Amino acid sequence: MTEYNPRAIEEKWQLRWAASRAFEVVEDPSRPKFYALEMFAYPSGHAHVGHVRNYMIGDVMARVKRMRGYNVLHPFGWDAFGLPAENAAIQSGIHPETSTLANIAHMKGQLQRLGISYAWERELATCLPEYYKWNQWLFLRMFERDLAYRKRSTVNWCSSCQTVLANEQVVDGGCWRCGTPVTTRELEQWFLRITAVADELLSAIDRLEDWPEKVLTMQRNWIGRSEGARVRFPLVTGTMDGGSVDIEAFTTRIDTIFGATFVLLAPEHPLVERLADESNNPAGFRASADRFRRQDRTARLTGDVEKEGFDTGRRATNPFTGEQVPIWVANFVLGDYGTGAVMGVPAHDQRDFEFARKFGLPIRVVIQPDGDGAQPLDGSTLGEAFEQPGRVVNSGEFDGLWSTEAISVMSEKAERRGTGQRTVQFRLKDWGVSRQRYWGTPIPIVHCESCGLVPVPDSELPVILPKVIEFTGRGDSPLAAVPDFVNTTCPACGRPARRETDTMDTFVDSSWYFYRFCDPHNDSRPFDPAKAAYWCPVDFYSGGIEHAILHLIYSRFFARVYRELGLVAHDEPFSRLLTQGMVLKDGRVMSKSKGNVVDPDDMIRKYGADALRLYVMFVAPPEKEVEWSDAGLEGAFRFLMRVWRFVQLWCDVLGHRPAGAIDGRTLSGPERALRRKTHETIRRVTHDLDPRVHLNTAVSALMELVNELYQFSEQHTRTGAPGRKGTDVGAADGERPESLAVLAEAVDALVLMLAPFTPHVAEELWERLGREGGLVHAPWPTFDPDIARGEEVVVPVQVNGKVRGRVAVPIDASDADIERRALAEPSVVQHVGGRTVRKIIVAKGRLVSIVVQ
RNA sequence: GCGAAAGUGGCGGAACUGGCAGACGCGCUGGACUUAGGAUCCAGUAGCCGAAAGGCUGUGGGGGUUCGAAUCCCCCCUUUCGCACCA
Repeated sequence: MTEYNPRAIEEKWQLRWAASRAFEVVEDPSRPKFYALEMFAYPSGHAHVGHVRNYMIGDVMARVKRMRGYNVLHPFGWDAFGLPAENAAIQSGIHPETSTLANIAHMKGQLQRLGISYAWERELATCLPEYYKWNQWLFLRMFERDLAYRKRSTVNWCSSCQTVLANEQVVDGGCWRCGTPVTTRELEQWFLRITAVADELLSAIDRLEDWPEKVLTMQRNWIGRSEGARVRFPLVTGTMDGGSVDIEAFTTRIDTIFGATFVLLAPEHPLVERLADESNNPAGFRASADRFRRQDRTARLTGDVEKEGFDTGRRATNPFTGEQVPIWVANFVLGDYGTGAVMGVPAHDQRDFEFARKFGLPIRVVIQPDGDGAQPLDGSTLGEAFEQPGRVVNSGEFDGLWSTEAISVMSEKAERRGTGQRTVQFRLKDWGVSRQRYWGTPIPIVHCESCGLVPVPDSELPVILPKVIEFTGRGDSPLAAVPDFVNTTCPACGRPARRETDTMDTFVDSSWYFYRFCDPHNDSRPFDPAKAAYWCPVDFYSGGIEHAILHLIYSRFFARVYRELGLVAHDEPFSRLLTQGMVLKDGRVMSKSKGNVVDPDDMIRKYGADALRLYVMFVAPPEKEVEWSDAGLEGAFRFLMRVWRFVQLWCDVLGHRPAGAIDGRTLSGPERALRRKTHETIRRVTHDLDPRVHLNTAVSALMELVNELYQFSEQHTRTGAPGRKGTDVGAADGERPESLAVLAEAVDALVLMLAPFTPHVAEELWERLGREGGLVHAPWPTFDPDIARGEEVVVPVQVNGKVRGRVAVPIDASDADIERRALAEPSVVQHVGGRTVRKIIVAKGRLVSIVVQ
């Protein structure tokens, strides 16, 4: 008997797969397609088992789909631009390109040693000009359509990364990458107009049926649609100025406007500067506003920030009451949401209520609760704001309306009189993509003194990222220090001009790479639309939950941009999404800095890639996080040993033969039972893999089948179970031709079904079974539902809710028949004990429930 | 604070639409084989009572619906995640 030697087997099959280009594919309209994709990797250097879990999950799905006859695209690539490589360069002086390419080479080796079935000839890396050229191309198309634009704005700034962050990249007020508290800066920045499709991104969420609900909720909240109205409160002109100015306030509760007893401005509101100038203490005014602005983000992190504000001394007119109300600046009003100004309705908004309480501003009830026993509210005794809808009062002609009616009636009135209009407000903001860093895609724009912003012509793409550069780590764009790069001529007028020196956020790279995989070597277009039409959308996309908003919302946006460009026809790029759980070690997320990483290569050396794959698939459902366990991995290895030994026994001693036709009528009881187990296992594994993706239970079904095989050989063959030595066990009746035929069927099915999980050992066993052609495209085993179900079922019988006996009945027994047998069962009779049977429920094939007095 | 998901043996987890709770694995216990075994094979392993047969209890807690609830409903507790003054 040959020993199970994972290392030799795995190297052998990895070489064979590579030599035969086993996972390469071309479009084939005659077959159904399946696009399996795992989120591509940032080449950090070494992948730990937390990273590779995702690739294993995707690989199981890709492999099973191949065996089921699908034309499977399963590519991989590298999200190769980004800050860590550049920061490392500042420290070490090693060029990011050098370190990135070395990291890619190492990680690619890791994935190959795991036997992941990637179509490596489609491999891409975003840091290569052949890829980022198309980032630039797309940016220019967006620029032409006004989907990419430049504006001066307050941006999120990470002082450690020395760059701008998109809103999506601010996590708990800190940088998503390093956690440094985010501050703000005023900068000229490039933005992508994701808000243009905000409504569509939101409404299409309802059709993403195969996405985790959690991700959809996060996206809905992120987009944050709210319907309301903008209402103008004219500034009451003071003595210092003549012109008329309106303060526009956004509200979702225009029905409460008669209760608006003040107006609040965000410290960032543009009018604040002017009001400061016109105030009698401009310096003090500015100091307070500045203090509020600085509070934002960082101060809020620690919890509730005390509401603060100051009176500007000016007044605005409530357009509905005609009343002049004070204008305050308040720290809790957000400058970047809505209009940066709100009407203060203390009776019906808790924040305004607290503010009014603190500063002694009037509280006026204009909505009364309406219902059984509702007590009328009184502004002077109110303990908290009444925020529910109710009956409108103290509001002139609108009195008596219900809140919801009042909202539409009052909005209409405001529109008629020109003092406001209905709007939809989104929390989602345009995506700031400028980064003041080196290691990214250069933005293909030229700044010309006479022509302004001039796009680089398509024919001059790509704008190559210069190689020679000094890494200083200072806050300006490193490219600005490269004269050969910066100095150019204007494509429009030919005069000297300067190149844009910002690079693109790397999330631009990752927002469309899944299309590039369809046609990765195209040098005239980002990809051939026909090829993308064949492969896309991605059928099965898996990756970490941390991308629930960032990557997954940007990609949905880019899909719509490509659709507008006529390159794709679908709306949604990913049909099904699986967010895999993390792998913890000692209760914490694996990370190099914490020193608790498990390197797949170490495990492969010890137990082999197959055992590692099997363990990771088996330990928990893919979505759940798991705690790493060496003992669990050993268990998986032991299981493969058991499989190996059994197949060896089968080949060497029992005399293997290919599975053939089996005549069910000639089988003995145990033969029947084993055959049933085989078919039942095929049914379970098939269903668990696709569509359920319950990889852990699929593995456990295979383990059960192996246990059954051991039982069978122990009890019905001369040799006993594998590993059993020297005892006189079993009868030789298991070596009847019928037994061997049933065993052959079981062994074939087992090896075939192991192939997606443990491809190397499965291939090896298949070859030893004398099979040719390999397992990559071997047909997935099929089951006969009748055989899987068996001929008999054991039905538990309950008496008053407790199981008191079991009866074995034929699978097709009638309810009456089952009932009769149940009542005749001695243990049941004993528990019924002569009492009156009030009711009998027969749940066919599952249970009999007898209710007695 | 708001929102979502989840609480099952010593541990990871099973239980598809309400129908035998604890599959499968880890760990542990015993046995076989052995010079030996931390290898292998076999068996046992939710708790309590019992020599056993068997009985009782049991899926975070409390109520409810039902012949029947881990699963559905209500209240509470805990944990995790997300959002965090969005007017």
